[in-house]
Amino acid sequence: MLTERQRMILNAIVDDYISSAEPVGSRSISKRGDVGYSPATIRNEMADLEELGYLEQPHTSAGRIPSHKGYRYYVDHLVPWNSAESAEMGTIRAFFAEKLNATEQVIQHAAMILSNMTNYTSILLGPEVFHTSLRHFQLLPLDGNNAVAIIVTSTGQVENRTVQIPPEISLSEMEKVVNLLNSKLVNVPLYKLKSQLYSELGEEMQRHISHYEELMQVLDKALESDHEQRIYLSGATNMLTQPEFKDVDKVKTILDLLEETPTLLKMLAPASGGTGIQVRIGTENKHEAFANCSLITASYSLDGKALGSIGILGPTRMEYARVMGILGIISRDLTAMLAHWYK
Amino acid sequence: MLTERQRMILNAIVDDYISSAEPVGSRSISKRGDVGYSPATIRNEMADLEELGYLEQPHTSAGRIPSHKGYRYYVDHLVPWNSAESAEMGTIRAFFAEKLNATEQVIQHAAMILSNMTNYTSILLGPEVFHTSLRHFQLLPLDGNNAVAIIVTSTGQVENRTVQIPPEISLSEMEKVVNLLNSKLVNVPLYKLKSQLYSELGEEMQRHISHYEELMQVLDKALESDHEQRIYLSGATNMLTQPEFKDVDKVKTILDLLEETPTLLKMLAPASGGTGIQVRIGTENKHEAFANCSLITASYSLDGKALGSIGILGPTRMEYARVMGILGIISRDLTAMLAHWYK
DNA sequence: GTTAGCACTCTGTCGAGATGAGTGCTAACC
DNA sequence: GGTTAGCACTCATCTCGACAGAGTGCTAAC
Repeated sequence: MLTERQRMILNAIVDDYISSAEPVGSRSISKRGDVGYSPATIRNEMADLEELGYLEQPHTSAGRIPSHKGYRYYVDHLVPWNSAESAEMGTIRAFFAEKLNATEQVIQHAAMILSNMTNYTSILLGPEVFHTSLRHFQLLPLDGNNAVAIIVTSTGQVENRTVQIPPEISLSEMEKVVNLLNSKLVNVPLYKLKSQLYSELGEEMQRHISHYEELMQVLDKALESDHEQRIYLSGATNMLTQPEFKDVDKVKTILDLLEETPTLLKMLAPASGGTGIQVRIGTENKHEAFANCSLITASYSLDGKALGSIGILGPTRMEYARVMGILGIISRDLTAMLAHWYK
Repeated sequence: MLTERQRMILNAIVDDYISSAEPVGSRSISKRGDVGYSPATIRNEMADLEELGYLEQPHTSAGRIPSHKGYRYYVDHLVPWNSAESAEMGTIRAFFAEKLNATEQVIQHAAMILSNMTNYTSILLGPEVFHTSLRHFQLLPLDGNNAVAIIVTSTGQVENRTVQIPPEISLSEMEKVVNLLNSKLVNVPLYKLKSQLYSELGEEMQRHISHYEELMQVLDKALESDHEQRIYLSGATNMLTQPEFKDVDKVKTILDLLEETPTLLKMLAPASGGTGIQVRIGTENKHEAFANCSLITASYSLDGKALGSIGILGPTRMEYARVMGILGIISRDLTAMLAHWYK
């Protein structure tokens, strides 16, 4: 659709604008050297590109800035791939060489590294406990009324919550049930846990145990999925360094949204379905507050199942090439690491 | 030292400035009505107060603003106490009426409530695991190499970490040790755990167990105090709404500091020593970035031992009365709740 | 098809003047 | 002697016009 020259010029404009944040004029493109035409020629092409919707003019007599469509084209066709490979590899490799002794720590640390390297905001979705399976279940009495329920998953994550135990349930009975549960439900995926609890154990328990109803309620509560996904946010304040966000009020609405877990989940969730690196530009994001932001996401997985995702949030004027490169490497390495860990 | 009239005027100025964020002039004080003097008289007193160091003038012909010393005097002698009791009690009571089933959730929720009610930033230090004691210890093999170590404290908190198990240690041996540990070290405070491990179990284990050295290393790692205190931050973006922080760069340095756990720990730590509500104004805070901020802290406790602390960070021009009231209530209620829970 | 030239447009900046809030001082008042 | 009215003075902020600069669109020449 676009001529080779138009692509070159569009590419030059996006590149320039990404690094300068100022509308770029025909003269500065001409001077760059990689497009060997005079300002006048470039002006003509720019007018065409604007008509086609790839560029915008803040006002007459200002330079052009890329439109969302322009960014989209850039990301889809012009981004110079693999550029990050050489430059940032060192930092990333160093990170993965460090021994960290919990998945959670790795993820958290990765979030920090990412935001530091990119100077944007990184959003990491912790491993989805949902798809891992039960390794061990335990109910530990604290005092007369309360007990801690502990669930260990196949990936070594530990979930816990306190539950109230009705006084009519005896300790020995509880122990019996917990043993039963461990013998029958180990290796069952967490999301199937509750249904299997009823189908596999229901009958047997009803026969052997006196306070079936009450006990079931306790277990129900203990296995309840408060297994919400954990979100790790890092470098939120990097938003403040971007010239387009010098208006405090706009930043405030964005940062406020970033404090809301559900919003973040919604933003990252659909990405975990697709494969590879996804870019959502400006209004392609659900929230209108993110109209001037782009979100680049990737996901990491275990045994082919997507476990969680990684996102980088920045202004639409974002260093797509670099970020996409880094994100690709990190998601790949994270996947590899998990695989190696729980092989 | 100050005359009654000077106190009245200082009080009026601080009050006014707190709500307006603009230097306050003699006329507006006179018009308030609670100080029954003409602007001229008030001007004279203001000049005196400035000489004494309680007030400052941004420039000639601007109104006065309180100096740090002025705020200090206000907080120490003029703050109208108990004002919050009636107004905000409802919200707080409603919060504590809600059933939440984990200490962690309560703290996290409390942070949110606090920042919402005050429109400042709230910083909560989670319960100090350090002073609670061991309830149960467990080592759960994941695969050939790794195991999850789980520590349950007397307050029902669950800590976990993955450790590597050298292949030469057998499962049955490990079980033996864990049982020994549970029988001998239950109810020992966590901070004494390691030393007691050696003094109480050292000999016995050396006799019965073959790979003493290796096993000790595993336990050492498992019991290591990664029990860092958890920090819950809420409403950090509220900083952005304050007119004194409309300069993006200053806010950035503050928000960046708030992302650093060690900084927050340092800021809140000394407060847990003292009793009651503490106010640190401007440069009384350690970091120079917080020169324009005040931090109000309180702590909550269990069995008389301070477990953690609560802080509210805002501009020096802060609603001291309200915040101190609210903080007082919350810390009291939090303490009461913990006591009731683990009575 | 490409480029030089030129008129035109729009923004950002700078300085001058106007505005207004607030002070400090003096003198009058109770 | 404490209190207040009056007045000159100061300083920040707002407004407005002029001006420079960057960039465009168009036309005509190459």
